[in-house]
Amino acid sequence: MKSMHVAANAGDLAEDCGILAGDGDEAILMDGMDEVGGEIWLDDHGGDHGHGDDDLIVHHDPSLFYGDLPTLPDFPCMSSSSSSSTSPAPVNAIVSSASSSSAASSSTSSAASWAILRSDGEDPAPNQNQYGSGKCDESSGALQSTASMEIPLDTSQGFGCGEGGGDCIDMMETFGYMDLLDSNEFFDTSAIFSQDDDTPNPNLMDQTLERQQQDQVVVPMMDNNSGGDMQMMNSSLEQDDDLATVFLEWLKNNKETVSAEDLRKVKIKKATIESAARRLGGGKEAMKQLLKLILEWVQTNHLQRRRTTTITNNNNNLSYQQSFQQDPFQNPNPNNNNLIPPSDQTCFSPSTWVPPPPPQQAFVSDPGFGYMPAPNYPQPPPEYLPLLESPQSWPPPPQSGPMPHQQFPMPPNSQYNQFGEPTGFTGYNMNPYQYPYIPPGQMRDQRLLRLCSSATKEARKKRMARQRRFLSHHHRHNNNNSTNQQNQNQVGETCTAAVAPQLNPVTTTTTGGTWMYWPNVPSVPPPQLPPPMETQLQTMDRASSAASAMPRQQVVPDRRQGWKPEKNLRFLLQKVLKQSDVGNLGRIVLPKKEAETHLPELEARDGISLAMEDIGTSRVWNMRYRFWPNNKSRMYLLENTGDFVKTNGLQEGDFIVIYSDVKCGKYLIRGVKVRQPTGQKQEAPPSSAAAAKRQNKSQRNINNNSPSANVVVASPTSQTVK
DNA sequence: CGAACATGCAGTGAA
DNA sequence: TCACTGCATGTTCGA
Repeated sequence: MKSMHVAANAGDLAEDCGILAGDGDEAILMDGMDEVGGEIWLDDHGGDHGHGDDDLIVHHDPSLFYGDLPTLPDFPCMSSSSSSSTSPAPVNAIVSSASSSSAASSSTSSAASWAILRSDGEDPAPNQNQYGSGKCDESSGALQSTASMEIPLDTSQGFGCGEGGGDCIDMMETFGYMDLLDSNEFFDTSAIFSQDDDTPNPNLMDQTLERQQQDQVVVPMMDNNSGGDMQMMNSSLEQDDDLATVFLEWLKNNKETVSAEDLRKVKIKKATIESAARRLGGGKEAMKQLLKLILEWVQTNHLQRRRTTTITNNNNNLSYQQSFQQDPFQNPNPNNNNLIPPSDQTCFSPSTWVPPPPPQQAFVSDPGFGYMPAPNYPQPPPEYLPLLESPQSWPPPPQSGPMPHQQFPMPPNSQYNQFGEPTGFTGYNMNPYQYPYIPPGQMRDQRLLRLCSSATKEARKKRMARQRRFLSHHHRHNNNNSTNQQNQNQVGETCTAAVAPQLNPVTTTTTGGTWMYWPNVPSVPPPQLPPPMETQLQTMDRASSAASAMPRQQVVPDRRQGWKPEKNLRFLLQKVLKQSDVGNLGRIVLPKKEAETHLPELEARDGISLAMEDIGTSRVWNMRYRFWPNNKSRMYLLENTGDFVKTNGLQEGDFIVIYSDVKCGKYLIRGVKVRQPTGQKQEAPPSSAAAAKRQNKSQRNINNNSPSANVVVASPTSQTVK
């Protein structure tokens, strides 16, 4: 089926663009989730902590993870990566060959070649996030379309592409796109629209505009006047007739909700259409298919947004605009407000977007695929949108040094979203599982918004169906593509705040041979304690033992009711820090296997920049992920880690854990202090090389053995707060 | 024995 | 001189 072909190609393009259609999400859906996922410990869940083993919750009931608080995927294995790795054979991130070289150019060109759908950006059409968040986000449209759609800038909201958005829009407008309707004269649909006076729901239409333009309503893709873009499409009258039929059919079905103005704003580049048609097999059928796809998109996205807007507005005082004037990412937990100042939210996602669920969002672009924004995908709130710049507009990153709290200036490399792929299209995530975080405090509003987002049962059904298709699609491609998805965003984005509050940095304190984690949240009693080390380690152990049967990275599946998508952190790797890692070299050697498996594939030894959000401090460190040739192999390094190590007070023997947010694809890093019992503290570096060796050896043993054997969880009475 | 990794150390450039 | 970069080499461990 051609539409499937489109979908498949869309996936290809996604890969080419370094965007994986939620492959990381596939992990969520992996079979056997319960076996490992069920053992995922609860992180910071317990308000009361330190009550002994009773608190060592090893949850076998994954449903527990769908509580209000997120969980951290467990460490399936302890650091010394290679030996304990239970992950599947390394799956190199798929990096398009085009990727590594010219980020800016490729992103530009890709942006230029996207199918351009112009949506009604002027109305605060809420994003119908059919996949869970229920946010009605006006910004959604803008975000969705940062590159692929022409978005009217709403400066009052500060979104669009920011400056970059301006760029991208200008760029879009620079290129010759075609209007679906403008100046087309094949079909006069005015008859259809003229009935709009009787439109049952006047709110769904801009009747004024509509009437004004009735005379101009014509069939899309038949534009001969605007540049003669579509000659190829109307090469034969028969073809036109077929297209007309399809279009008229659609118009009839949607006459209540679509206006001429709506359609007028749908613009698609000629080259895009041509290419799409070719990809669809060419000819009349291809054009029909393409038209259907476009119309479906218009219907599901644009029109639903409009509906949602209407409903939202009717819910007076709850325009979704307003709803986002409150920082949707604000930390609902006042105790954790220090974690992420909303203003510091770094939410743009240069490599965020993932291919849409097939088939209707995928569009062939020239030279590759473009994507019509998937309808109703979550969008960052407007206040973050200025950060959602098109890649080409991002400021160049400093050449060295961590960049905490920077607005994710993306390094040249990262313009091709960390797989080295051009992210010509950024700023929104089409991954249906990438939900914006909804603070509990806003749940009421969110419910309303969700209401509006599923304004019609039809729309809801469609969304659900699409989601199912998407899920199955992902599941099929899980193994091959898992890396890419997690790589799709190397920078923080909208879900930053979603995870940070729950992932309090922890330190391990020991007393008399007992270890425990202790939240690092200053001055406030930790509302939730991370799982005790033992719990984690038990999990690791079990995960390890089960490793042969299943892939290592598993995340809480989202197929359950109550899934809280914002909680999906995916464990990527961890590394017990060696002296050389915490020294002044500012670099950490990463375990090779895990690095190759879970981090973007590196084509050049210079590697790529990775924005790593420090889970503990919410700071974002611009680290460099690279490799050195080493014998016939490679040595993978994370550079610019010096400040991170200092900030977290990490020392030899501590470890770092790197996660990816499966929703956003961004990377999160967590420094975990491990302090051995008094008298054996590793605070001081080994005084001699021999001592260092001994320590290293000991450390290796820790790494390679089941850690749980080495750890005793403190009883509450023996806990000491570091 | 080879792969992975820790780290020593030489080369380079900036202060 | 110092910091940084990057390569080379030694060590450890698993196959």
